[in-house]
Amino acid sequence: MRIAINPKSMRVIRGGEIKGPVVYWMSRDQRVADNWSLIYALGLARELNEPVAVVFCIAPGFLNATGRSYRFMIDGLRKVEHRLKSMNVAFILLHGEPVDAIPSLIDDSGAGILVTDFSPLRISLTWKSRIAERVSIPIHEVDAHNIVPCWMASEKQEWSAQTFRRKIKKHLPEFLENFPEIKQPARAWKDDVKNDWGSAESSLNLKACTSAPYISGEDAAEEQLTCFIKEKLELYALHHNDPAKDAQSGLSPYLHFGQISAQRVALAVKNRGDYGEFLDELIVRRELSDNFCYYNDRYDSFNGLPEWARKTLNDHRGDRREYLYTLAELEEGRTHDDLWNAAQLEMLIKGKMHGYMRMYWAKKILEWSESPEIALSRAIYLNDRYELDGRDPNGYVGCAWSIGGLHDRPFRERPIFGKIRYMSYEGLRRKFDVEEYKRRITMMSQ
DNA sequence: ATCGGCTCGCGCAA
DNA sequence: TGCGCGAAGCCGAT
Repeated sequence: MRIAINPKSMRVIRGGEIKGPVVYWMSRDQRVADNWSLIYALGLARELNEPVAVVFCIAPGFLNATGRSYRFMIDGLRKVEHRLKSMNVAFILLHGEPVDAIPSLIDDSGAGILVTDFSPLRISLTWKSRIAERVSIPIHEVDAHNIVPCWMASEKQEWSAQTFRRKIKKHLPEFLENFPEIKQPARAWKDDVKNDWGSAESSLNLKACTSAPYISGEDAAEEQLTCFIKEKLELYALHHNDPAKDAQSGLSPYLHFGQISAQRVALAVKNRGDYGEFLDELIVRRELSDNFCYYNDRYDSFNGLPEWARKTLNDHRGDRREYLYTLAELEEGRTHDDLWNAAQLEMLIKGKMHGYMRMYWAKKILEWSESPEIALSRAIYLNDRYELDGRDPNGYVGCAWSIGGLHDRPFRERPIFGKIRYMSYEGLRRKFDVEEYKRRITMMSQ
């Protein structure tokens, strides 16, 4: 069979012969452009002369997400629907538990195969294995999110960025390739699909939800990329760790929802000289997060942290904590530390805290909580709830790095933190203009 | 301003 | 078995 994707990007979750239409269950990669799962589904459809439908299932009460995150997602999906319609592909919006809704759709539509994208998160793995038990058609999974498919990059949990970097670099020449043109299917989906967006929005309580200061959708994502390359790429190299400057890519919400492909971003940046630092973060550190979650099912708990880190945190459980805050005090940004409060406020207002501040923010939650377990769960709760790019492997790894030494090394022992790398207000003041950062946040909140 | 030490363990060279 | 080195630092000596 001639399919336009690297076969190593696809895994057979459930085997069997394909007899009937192709259904792509879109989940993590919410875009039409540069989507290996869609490319694969369309390729199969042409090969078999079958129609294609893309289905998205909105799960109820998904992980404490705020209305703002749903708003961002729904707006993006409506654009996906529009774009698919123009290319003879049906888009079906479902809501309910995917474990019920997807098998029902397969039965109702007489689908011959389910294609889906890849996520290393527990909920996704559970959904897929349950669905695989329930249906009798083949299921093929395509990693459309990572440049090097998660299962190809490494066969185990990596120790550090360094060990992972070597493996990724080895595979990049093979996988960092240009995307093929997508060809629309010869046959149209049998029914004219009418999606009820209004009831989807009301079931998510989105009516009153103001949108985040980011325009959603793949067009907006591409615009953001173009603008970043044209105006900010040089700045990034110099200042991306300076929260007082606007030198980040602003792509993370789009990358999280799959509204832009990391591979597209990498291809666009690669052709513009040596931007090693940006590409390292975009590729190595992003894909390392998938590696951690995929190979460590305790990716969001204390017990998933490295041995040396658990030991040193255990040694310091009894240490006196000078400041202890409740979750509500943290959530509302009411601590004694104005810099921390500003970072929290930035997250509340923009749905996106500066990357450098995220480390300091999480480390202080460790310092101000009763135990490392409580600290980790609070950091993850707040991150998942308020960041547009929350509920993502990058978030879990970020919290585990800051609080639990993941992918990091030990440093000089001190109270509470033990040998976990420490960060201080004074250190940040030496590094950048803290007052300017606070000023920016204050202006934003008015 | 700059620099070494802190401290662990992986992975490669030998 | 030894050794170099690491995703974003801190601290104290110079």
